[in-house]
Amino acid sequence: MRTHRCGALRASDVGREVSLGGWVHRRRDLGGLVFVDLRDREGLVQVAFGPGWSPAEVMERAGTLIGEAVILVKGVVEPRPAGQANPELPTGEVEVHATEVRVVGPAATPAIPVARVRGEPLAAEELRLRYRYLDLRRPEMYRNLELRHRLLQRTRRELSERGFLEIETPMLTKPTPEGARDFVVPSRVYPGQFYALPQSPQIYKQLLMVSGFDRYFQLARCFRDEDQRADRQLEFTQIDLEASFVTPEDIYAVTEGVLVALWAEAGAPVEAPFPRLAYRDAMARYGSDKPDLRFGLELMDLTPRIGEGSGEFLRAAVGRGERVRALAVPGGAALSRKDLDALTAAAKTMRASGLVWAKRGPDGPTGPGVKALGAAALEALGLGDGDLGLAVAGPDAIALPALGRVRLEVIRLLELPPSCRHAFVWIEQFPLFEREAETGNLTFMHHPFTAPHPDDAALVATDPERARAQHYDAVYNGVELGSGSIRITDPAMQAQVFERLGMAPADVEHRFGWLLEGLRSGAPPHGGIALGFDRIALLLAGGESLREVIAFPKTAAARALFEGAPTGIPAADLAALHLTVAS
RNA sequence: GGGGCUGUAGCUCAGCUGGUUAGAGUGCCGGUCUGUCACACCGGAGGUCGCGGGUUCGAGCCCCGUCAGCCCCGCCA
Repeated sequence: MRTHRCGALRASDVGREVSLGGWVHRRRDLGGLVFVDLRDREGLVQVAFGPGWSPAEVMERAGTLIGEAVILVKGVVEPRPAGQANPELPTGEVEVHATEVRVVGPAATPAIPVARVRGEPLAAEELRLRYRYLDLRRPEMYRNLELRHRLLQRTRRELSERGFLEIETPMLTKPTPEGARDFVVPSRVYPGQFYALPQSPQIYKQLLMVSGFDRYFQLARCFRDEDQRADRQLEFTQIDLEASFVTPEDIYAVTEGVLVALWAEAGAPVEAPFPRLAYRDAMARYGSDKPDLRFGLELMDLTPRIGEGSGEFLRAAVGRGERVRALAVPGGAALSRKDLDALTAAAKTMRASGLVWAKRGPDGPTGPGVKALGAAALEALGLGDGDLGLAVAGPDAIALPALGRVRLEVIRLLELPPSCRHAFVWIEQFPLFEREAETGNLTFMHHPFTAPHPDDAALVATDPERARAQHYDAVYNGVELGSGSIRITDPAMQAQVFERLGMAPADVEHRFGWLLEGLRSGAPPHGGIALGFDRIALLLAGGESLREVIAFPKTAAARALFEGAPTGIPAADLAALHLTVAS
């Protein structure tokens, strides 16, 4: 049907008779001459219809071609007349003089424009999703998904070459009561029983290690029934890997190899190894477990400087055992009152009670922070002329993330220049456990199979909250790329951890028995990591939302607008699944 | 579960302090046009102002509710 793709034609093709197929991107009808920009995935080429080379009925048909119709064209590649080349198109030196044209895919007027006029904003997100087949025609979307394809292939190549086997694991699995909410699938065969879609292939990959596969990877689809974000979809893809007889160092090396390769694939050379930062330090210095290290601007602890000279509010906070965390912003005095209000609002969205600020001008410090902090704390901030001091009081669990968020807002408002373009970092030594905010119960930070740090194994029994884990996160420019750990392979330690989590042995057996049984059957030490592939694709494509790098994404409210999912099903189908819907 | 922003022509938007017949660009339809490339020019059609209720002599505009999209908090082993 076709000899070339539209976007592939070049001056070297001049003289060739070609057959093309594509979409009418735009038509320019000059009466006696008609130009059609014909588009396919490789780009645009100008098809020219003129009485000198197009038969009369072809000329006539050219005048009726409508945007987004699919046409087949036969013609000859000709150089454009002198001065008529279009330097903005790779095909701009040539045009195809059409001798035949046939509309094979008539098109209604598109509901959203594919060929936009210059500077025209995109259609509303809702319409882009509703008419996804049109939105995906845009070259930007094609480029994103083509990049995604290359990243997938490159991942496979890199991991295969490192001895990892790609092994698929089930999509119909066992519901897990902890972690994210499961998507549940009713069993037709077993009334009242359910499968769940996997939140991750965690247990399977550990069993593959038990089985001696040694190195596993999968581009794993995962499902979590939780509320959405710009960087979170309810179904997503992980680069999931696991290896035996490894230390964290081994996993770091493999991961760095993959990430360096993926960044190279996207044309962004980066270097390994990545620096490392302990979780504690990341929180204390940046107020985040995914710090953006392209920027300095580190947090300070003013707690010891809060005293006699400070305001009642901060003294009371410190008296309750809370801390006063602060940020000195060079040049920050340039921020307006409105900016400071915005920063305060940002702190409050992170549940901080407020934000204390002080500016230093030529006549000394001004602002509510002067009194609140007192001379000693103010001095410790070390503000120079034109600087801004910001402080948040509260328990570290609130004050640090709140100030971390303020830090990012300050960077944005002041448009601070990054010190580098690509800031990878490993965050390590996460706590093994944390307290649930609502219940105060001890819960795992990563998952219940995460091994404690070798130095802290004894703490699991004596002081679990202080125990660090062999759990690590890969972070890039303030974005969490992935999370992994060395797993527990010692049944005694596993039992101890479950006990700490308040899980009864019988309960544990019921939920995880098949994994624990496996671990007791001769389990090699093993560990791994799961990288958020969609996020990586998004970062490398340079977009704002995962919807830019997913062909058919869900909305923020977990709906598929193009097809109208989720939806009810006929009563007979419900009955076959032994389900009734409660009103 | 909570908060914020948005919703006016197919699309992107404007619409003053509540006041007569709701506008623009683009797309669409018709016409002229042989070197355009956002073609140009002339003419035309096109509106449940998201939906429901309320206030008012009068509502696109004010109030209440609701739906949808987006962003954030919680949540996301």
